[in-house]
Amino acid sequence: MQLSLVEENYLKTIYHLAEHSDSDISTTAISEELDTKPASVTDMLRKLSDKDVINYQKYRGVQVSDKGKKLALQIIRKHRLWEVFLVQKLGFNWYEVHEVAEQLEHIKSPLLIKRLDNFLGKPTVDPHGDPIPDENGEYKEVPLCALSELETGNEGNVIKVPDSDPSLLRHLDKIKMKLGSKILVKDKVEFDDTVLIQIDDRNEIYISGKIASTIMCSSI
Amino acid sequence: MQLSLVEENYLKTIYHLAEHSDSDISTTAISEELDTKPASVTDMLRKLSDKDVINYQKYRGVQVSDKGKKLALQIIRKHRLWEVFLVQKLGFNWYEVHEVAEQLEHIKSPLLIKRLDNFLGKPTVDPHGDPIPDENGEYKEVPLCALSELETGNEGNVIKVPDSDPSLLRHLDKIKMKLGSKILVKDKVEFDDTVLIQIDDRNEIYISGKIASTIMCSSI
DNA sequence: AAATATATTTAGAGTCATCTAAAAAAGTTA
DNA sequence: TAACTTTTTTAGATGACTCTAAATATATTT
Repeated sequence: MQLSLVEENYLKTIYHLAEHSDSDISTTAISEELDTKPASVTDMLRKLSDKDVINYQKYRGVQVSDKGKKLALQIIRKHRLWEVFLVQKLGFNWYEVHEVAEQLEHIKSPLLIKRLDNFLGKPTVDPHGDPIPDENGEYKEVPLCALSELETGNEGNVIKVPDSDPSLLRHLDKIKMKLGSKILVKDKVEFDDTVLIQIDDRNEIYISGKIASTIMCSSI
Repeated sequence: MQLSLVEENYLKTIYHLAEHSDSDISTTAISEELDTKPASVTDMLRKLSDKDVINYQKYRGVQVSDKGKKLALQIIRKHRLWEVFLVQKLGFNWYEVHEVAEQLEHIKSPLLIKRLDNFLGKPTVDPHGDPIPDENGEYKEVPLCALSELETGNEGNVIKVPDSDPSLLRHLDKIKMKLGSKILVKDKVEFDDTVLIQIDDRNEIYISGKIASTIMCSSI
């Protein structure tokens, strides 16, 4: 069984939405994520359900099936391996890779991925800190907490940042925040959740609550 | 102006057919090459003509326009750069790369190609000896002659072999014929054009006229 | 040049993925 | 629970690319 490029994108989107939610995924949520109309999503859900990659009941939302999870993880694996390639071998910045990897992830050649993986030294995380599933779709889950959750006076290391927003990633470059950076929370502003932090023992800097909530740290 | 994946494949096919012919390209020739029906080709020719990448007049066949040539050469450039990547960096054999490169050539990112080109050391030929056009679509033409054209007693070096037939390329591997190999023509069989050759001063070996006509040599 | 054969185009239809508008179901509020 | 709002689905249409069958143009043969 083969999925079309469009089907792959739907599946991946549903998988990612399901990752960050424990309830069923709604038609509207998918349509917003993919910038399509809910009616189009309904059509596609029937198709994906026929192919057994999702469990779908009218009006009840969807879950990704076991079969769908395997497929989704292979697409994600490809996406993240290509991102590593772009950054480590071609010198891309971490804010330049997402869009290109969105195209490269659909290339169909198991041999290519196997050899790319070897060429890259079997990396386990992509340039944004996201784990790379192995050939069986497995990867290690690391317990993380958002920077915004750290208490004043506490420290953490940056483990993962959002991958798809170039403007945020450029900002992180500007303030020299990288994967692995040590973050010390110096103060929190209750009014709007602004956080005052120190990155790698350098100058103090304010970041918005919105940014702070997207930076994932090791919880020590 | 952007071409769809399907349009790109039509354009590339027409370009390649035109390379090996000085007359206009027929609807049937295109349909055979792309394994579609002539009626489908006619539809597409109207579309490509509207986009000014070909010159088309009903019943008269097509030529690739200047605009079309530029686009085609960029696709070919991408195809051949990816082939170099697959062979030189990922360890693919020359008979394994064509199909994957057919997919990779459609990835849209000028930055990617620029950086890939640099990463590979700005190669000028692909693993089958085909020239790689530069960013402006230019490349050096080398005068070549088919092995089948060499006279008995003459020598040549292998410069270019067909790229898309794995079974032929596997056979060349078997008889240890590589790009650059020195070929000495020892005998020719008039009956069916079989050629007896010596490759790099090793044992003599017979190759069919069909194979001999696809191996392109430097004419010394 | 007429007859025949071949190549090409047109007409009409099917599939895939999308849309809009309307209908139906589910959820919320009074 | 009845009325209203929101979400989801259905119905019908569109655009891109393909097909078959029929019509038309070109090429070849006699």
